[in-house]
Amino acid sequence: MVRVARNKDRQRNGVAAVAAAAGVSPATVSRAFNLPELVNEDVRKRILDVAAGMNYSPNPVARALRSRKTHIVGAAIPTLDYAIFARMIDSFQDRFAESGYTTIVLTTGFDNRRTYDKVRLLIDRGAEALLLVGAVEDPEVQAYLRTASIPTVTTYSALPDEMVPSVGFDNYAATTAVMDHLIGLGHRSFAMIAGPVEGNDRQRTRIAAYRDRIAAGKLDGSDRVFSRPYIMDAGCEALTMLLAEHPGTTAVICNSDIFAFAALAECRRLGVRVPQDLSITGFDDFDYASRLDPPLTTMAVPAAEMGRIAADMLRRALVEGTPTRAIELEARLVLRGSTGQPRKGLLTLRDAVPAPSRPRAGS
Amino acid sequence: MVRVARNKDRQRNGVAAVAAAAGVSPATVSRAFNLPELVNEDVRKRILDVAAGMNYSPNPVARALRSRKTHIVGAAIPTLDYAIFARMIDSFQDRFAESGYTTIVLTTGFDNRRTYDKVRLLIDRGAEALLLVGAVEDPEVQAYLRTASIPTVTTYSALPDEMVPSVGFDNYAATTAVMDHLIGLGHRSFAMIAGPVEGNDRQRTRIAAYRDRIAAGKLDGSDRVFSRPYIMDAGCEALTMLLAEHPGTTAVICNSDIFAFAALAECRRLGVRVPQDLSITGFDDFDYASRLDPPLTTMAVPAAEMGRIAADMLRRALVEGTPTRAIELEARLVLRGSTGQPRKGLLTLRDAVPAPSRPRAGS
DNA sequence: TTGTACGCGTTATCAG
DNA sequence: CTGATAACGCGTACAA
Repeated sequence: MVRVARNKDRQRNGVAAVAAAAGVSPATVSRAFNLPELVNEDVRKRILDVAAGMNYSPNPVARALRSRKTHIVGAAIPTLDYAIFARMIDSFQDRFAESGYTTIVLTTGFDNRRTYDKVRLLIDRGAEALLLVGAVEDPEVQAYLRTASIPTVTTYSALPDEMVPSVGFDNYAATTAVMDHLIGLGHRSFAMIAGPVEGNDRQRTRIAAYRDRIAAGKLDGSDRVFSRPYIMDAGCEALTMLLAEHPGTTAVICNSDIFAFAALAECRRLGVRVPQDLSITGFDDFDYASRLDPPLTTMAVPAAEMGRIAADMLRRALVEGTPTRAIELEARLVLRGSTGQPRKGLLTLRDAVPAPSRPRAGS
Repeated sequence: MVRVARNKDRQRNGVAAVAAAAGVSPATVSRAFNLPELVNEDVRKRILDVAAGMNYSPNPVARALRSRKTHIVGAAIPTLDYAIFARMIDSFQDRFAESGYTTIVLTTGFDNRRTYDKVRLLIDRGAEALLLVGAVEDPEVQAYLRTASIPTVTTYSALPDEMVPSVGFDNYAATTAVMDHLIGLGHRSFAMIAGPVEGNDRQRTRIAAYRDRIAAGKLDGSDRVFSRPYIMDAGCEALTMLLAEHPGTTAVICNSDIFAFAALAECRRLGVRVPQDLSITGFDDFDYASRLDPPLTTMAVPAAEMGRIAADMLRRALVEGTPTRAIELEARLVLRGSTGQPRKGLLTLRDAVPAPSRPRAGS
């Protein structure tokens, strides 16, 4: 009885079943899939035919256990709910899929000081390589990456001096370029609407660039940095507060197109003309930036490119053992209609409009 | 030599290493993690301490091979690059993570007639359950789901009669509600900007609802359905073409807020006033819908809710064996400022503005 | 309550 | 070029 059951099981099993059906050993079946050039052409063809007929494909779990290769890569990003990361991940994943790797994406929120759990989860799940966003600020993650030598890249920020290689752009230079553009137009009094800063080197770097440029030019606005979550309402609130507290401001630098969108909407509501009364810049260059009213001056971020290059770097590290070296990409300032010369006099609120209507009804 | 190497290996191994360090057998270590109540409290505590000290955690690959449970679920969605799916996946993933499941997300594009490869990839990767978007239209996927009994839900569309249970809303009713709202305002001449229709039941259903309502009310516009990719520029082009070909149109139904956004932008450029000259509706209720000018009348889609409920349904099917039953959610029409009574006379283009400026420079 | 022994399905290794 | 055999790391009957 036992023998019979055993035999049945053997039949049901993957390689064994195919081997039996094709009249070869399990090892040969395995080779037919993994090292085809080592198998006689006829035999290989027969095996593959039999396998296809049985709808067989090798069990990746067993394969992973034995070969210690999961063909899984991990990505830990702040959120999917924000187009710029989604776009990067899309291209990362597509690129890696070409080499037979599957990507597991985890979201960590924007605070990089607490990402160890998620990174650890990716590792435990068998991730052979990691994509992270921004500087590694969690000491546990730093320690882990130091000891375990798992290929890793950080994205979004160019961080040439960090231990972990980066694929990103220079956030400091980007913000400085925005400032220079505005200063060139004659602006002297600034404010910034920034994203979350805790554990977020991108925002900190941009804020530093902002303050440095203000100090260097003896300009106004060093204290006018409003940190907000990436939500339209928060951007609107920030703009209103900003104009109320600092009516002398002539240019608002938004660290996301979302904030710029919100700022434009709020300006319309308040009767502030853009760019005549106030200049506004964005960051990211979303699809809609050129269709805002006025079209948005913003920094175009190479999101898809970062994903693709990150994938290429990790793939080379994985399959060729090529060491990974930091690559700096360029963010490009796209000049459109939301920036212009500063107004001469005081900020006058024209035809202020009531706050946006609440939903009137359901249906 | 061999023995030494062996012993070393034993030390390196997971359970064995911990077992040795804690002075117990591997089985007890395993139990300490999986069946803690079967292990003496002191022993268990010692084991867990030792394990923590060694930074040990059970290898999920071996665990999966042995227990035939991967704790992986798969999601195949059209694209990540579109907020509504990202939001759904975010909540799906969060919810499933609470039960220790990891989600693998794959993007398939909008054509459901060719999704077998991706579904198969998820299965091969060990997915124990599947989330899909919209009706299953790939015959291979249908066949697969019929034979392999893997818990699956479709989302976004309420499909009570399909084999695979769904968590979604009634797209037909949603579009009908939009139409009824506009008809109630007095509109008689319509157009629709739709997304891709090939292998996309959501769009086909909405178009059917649109045409049925037009036929039922003896209204105009049955032929005015413009199918476009979800890109701002495409939406702008559609609106311009639509007004050129059918200047009698008084209401444009957009099947995405992206199209509505584009339509509003294009109307501004063409000097068409909304809603005085033209009423426009959206679909999805993105964050920015209430901040558009005018605020957008749109269908609010329960994206996060769909993800959460889909996760709950699959989780129950997985851990409790509870059969999965379709759930219909509600999409809500949010009335804002982009819809109003139809204009009386012909459409007059006021102060037409030049097309949006190309980027003027880099920096 | 704990230990022993086996097998999950595959692939690496070595022998032929 | 092919086959036999032994792991990969874990979970679980079964015995103690």
